[in-house]
Amino acid sequence: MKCELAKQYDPKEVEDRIYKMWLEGRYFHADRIEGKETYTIVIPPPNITGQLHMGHALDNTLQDILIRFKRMQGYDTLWLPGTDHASIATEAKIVEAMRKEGITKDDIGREGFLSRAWDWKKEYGGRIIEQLKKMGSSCDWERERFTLDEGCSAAVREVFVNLYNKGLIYRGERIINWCPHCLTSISDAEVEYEDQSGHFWYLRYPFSDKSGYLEIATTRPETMLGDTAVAVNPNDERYRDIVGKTLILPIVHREIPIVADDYVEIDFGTGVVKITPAHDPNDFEVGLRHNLPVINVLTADAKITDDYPKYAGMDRYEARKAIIADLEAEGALVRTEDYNHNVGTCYRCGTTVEPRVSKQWFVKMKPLATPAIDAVKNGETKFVPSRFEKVYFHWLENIKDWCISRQLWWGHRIPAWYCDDCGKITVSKEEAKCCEHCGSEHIHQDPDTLDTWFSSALWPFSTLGWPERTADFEHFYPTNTLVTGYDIIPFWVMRMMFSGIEHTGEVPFNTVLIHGLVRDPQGRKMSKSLGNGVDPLEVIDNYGADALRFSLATGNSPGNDMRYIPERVEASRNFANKIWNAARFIFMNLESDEPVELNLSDIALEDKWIISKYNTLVKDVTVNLDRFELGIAVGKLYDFIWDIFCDWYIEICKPRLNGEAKEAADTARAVLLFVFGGTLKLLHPFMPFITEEIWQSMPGHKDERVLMTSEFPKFDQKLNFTSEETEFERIMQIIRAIRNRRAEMNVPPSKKAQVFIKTDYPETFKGGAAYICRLAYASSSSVVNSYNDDTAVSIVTDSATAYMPMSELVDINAELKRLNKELEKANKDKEFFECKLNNEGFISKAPEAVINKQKEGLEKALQKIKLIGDSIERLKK
RNA sequence: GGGAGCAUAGCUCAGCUGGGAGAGCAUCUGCCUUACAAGCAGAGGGUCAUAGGUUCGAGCCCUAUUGUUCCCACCA
Repeated sequence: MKCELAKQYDPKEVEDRIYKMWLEGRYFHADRIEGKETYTIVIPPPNITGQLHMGHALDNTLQDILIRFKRMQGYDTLWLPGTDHASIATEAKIVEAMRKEGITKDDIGREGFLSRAWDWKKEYGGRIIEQLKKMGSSCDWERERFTLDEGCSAAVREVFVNLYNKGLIYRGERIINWCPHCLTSISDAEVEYEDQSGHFWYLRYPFSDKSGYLEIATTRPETMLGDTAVAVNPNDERYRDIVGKTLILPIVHREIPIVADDYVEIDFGTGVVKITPAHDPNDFEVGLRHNLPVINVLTADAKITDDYPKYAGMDRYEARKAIIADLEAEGALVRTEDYNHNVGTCYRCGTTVEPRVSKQWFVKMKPLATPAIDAVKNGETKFVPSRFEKVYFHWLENIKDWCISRQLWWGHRIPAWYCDDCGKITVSKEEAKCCEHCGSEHIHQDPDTLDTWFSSALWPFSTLGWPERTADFEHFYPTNTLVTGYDIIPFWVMRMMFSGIEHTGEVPFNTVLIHGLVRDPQGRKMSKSLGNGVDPLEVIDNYGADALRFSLATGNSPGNDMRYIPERVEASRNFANKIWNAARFIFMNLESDEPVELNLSDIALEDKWIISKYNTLVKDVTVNLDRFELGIAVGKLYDFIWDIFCDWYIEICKPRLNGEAKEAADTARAVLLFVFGGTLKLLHPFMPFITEEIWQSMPGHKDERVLMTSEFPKFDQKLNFTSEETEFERIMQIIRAIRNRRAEMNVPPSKKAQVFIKTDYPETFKGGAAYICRLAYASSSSVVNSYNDDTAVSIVTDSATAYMPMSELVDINAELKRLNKELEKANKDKEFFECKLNNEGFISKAPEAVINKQKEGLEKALQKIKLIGDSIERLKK
């Protein structure tokens, strides 16, 4: 058969064509075959804010490997794709884009804004999908979803109404995290804390009765405008007598009480805390306990309100300076200290979050958290690796109510209407027409939208048609594996868990496979501001999607961060090329396009060796994949293909393929095709494009026309040839030893030598003559009973001694030295094994297999010592 | 303050249930051997962070220490 493959693999020529072939064949589509075991993954929907980054590439590579593996194993496999509307992130991007055009949200109004947002979704959402396709992702695109599509929106309303009716959603005035830049509330999980250097200002608040001052330390002096009390610890001896007295707030000159509260740490600062209920969550709590008024001094964008004309309109930092100056002028500032503290920032824009009292919607978390904790405790859902269960428990066990309302437009609008007449709330799945309490038609819908994670939390079932009991939902839910990064556990995994359990009565997935972050070569997080991000598409363009996938899968262990190293992608590209050339070699040695039948009863030793090795590989890869050890599985494939199949087996086949005996050559062809074909299947989940491309040009796959839907190989006892493996490895050993010796003596491959072998396994070595010639650069190889040329080089393994008459190259003294060195090493081995075997504890406690291994080792060492001894004797004569 | 991860060759990392330390890249030597120079054959290079402990046996398990990264936490 003539080989039509190019000398180098060109992914650009292959990938789009193969992907199109798969799409046209609808091979990604889940057919929903009743009664067939399913395997389902829902994609963590990428945000429509931007484009695929390396984290997505890793996440989707892992998912595609699992999906392709299970599909080939015969499961009814569904990988459900989609994108997330990402309300706050997307809205911020659109507002920013509009700002550049000089337009504000108010200029175009809610409808106008939403229309822009949908345009954005069309453009960027579409781009993300194209990028996922470039990766080779075998998603069922016919089932693609969007968190804001009609179905997901229906699920959101259903959940909202259900939770509201159960009393698990409520509206209330609380202190929440407010982003003065995004102008919305955010949840606790959306606040990122960072260390910032700041100051401690020591202020002096005078007693109303002019009996002196109380010293107070604060990091936020500007909030003092809203102070409504000062607190001390009830057990603090220093201040016991002043509780109940009042102070005069400087600048404002308002009278405020001194209260006693456990919250105050005696040893911290001055032991006196100013209480600003409107601008600090703890102070808010103190305020509730002591019935203190809440005085808001900041506007939504964190400027001082008009209630304080002197500072009105100043932002919080300007106001801070002005107020400090005024405090100083009034003699109220005692001193200033440098101080580092933890400041909460918005996870989207980085602005310092402002605690703010406002009316928001909340989900009551405790009743939902408990079953979600139990489900993981009793093993219904497992984390891989399991240590992340701790993170999960920690979050759920300490969870506070979830603030779900956002002052944004891009998102699911809260399905609550307020009556202008009776003031009561109507919550409804459908558009409300009138107040359900008084019947008034003067109602207006809550302008706010829901936290974007509220809809993501429903993703595993809303995408399958829930709340309808659709066929998809019945068939594919609960899903099997969720693949995501550890950074998303509190945002998403946790919320899907309690939502799934609450609304469907089942956990949404049984395994959570956690991966780490992809970092830059220095180990830094990839980020826009550092400019160290790597675009996966660029990598695909340069090296191919398979090379990128292979790099990401190789050496990836669950839960651990990895670095993106360009050299590794290059190595992966080289590996793809290696496979490509192995295919070329096989194809150019085929006689026709006809399949070549493998007849196990009529194969050579080396064939049994490679088949047995392959069979072990099948078992290992399957076991590793089942355990989510993808990095280990792919490493084994690499080693097998490169070191065992290419470097040994292909080379070994050459004499037969080039020889006269047609039958022997046919056997070699059959084994090559069998092993290589099976290996392509094993590798396919990792490198789908190149394996499919080769498969398409490969004869002998009978009814399995398409690799991605072919059957994944199974371990087969009939293919297990353990003793033949051992036997063949004796030949490999002597070949390695001869090559090694020749390299040491600097003999070029072009200089062939005769090889005479003395051995206890004459048949093995006679059979291996052809490979010994080819692989050990011998002009001939024969088995002899004795050998007498004293000037020959002798090479000893534990099963044979090879002699090479190369007198012109041999320095007898050097030979002796070398042999003695080897003898020394063999003696050390012998001692090592003897030491173990003489150890009674070892003999009595170690497993039999391990003991046998040591015995074998000792046996080999003894053999070698004997053979080396013979060689030394011979040289000395 | 609490919790977790990591520390293995010059670099980046594997090492699955404890059984004589591995890969890729880099370095050195020799090869264009008709699948592949994106290749082939060799070589050098490691007190597996430190100190104890468990065990017949520890890179792996336990304890402490050091360094490092991350997560959580209301010390104003």
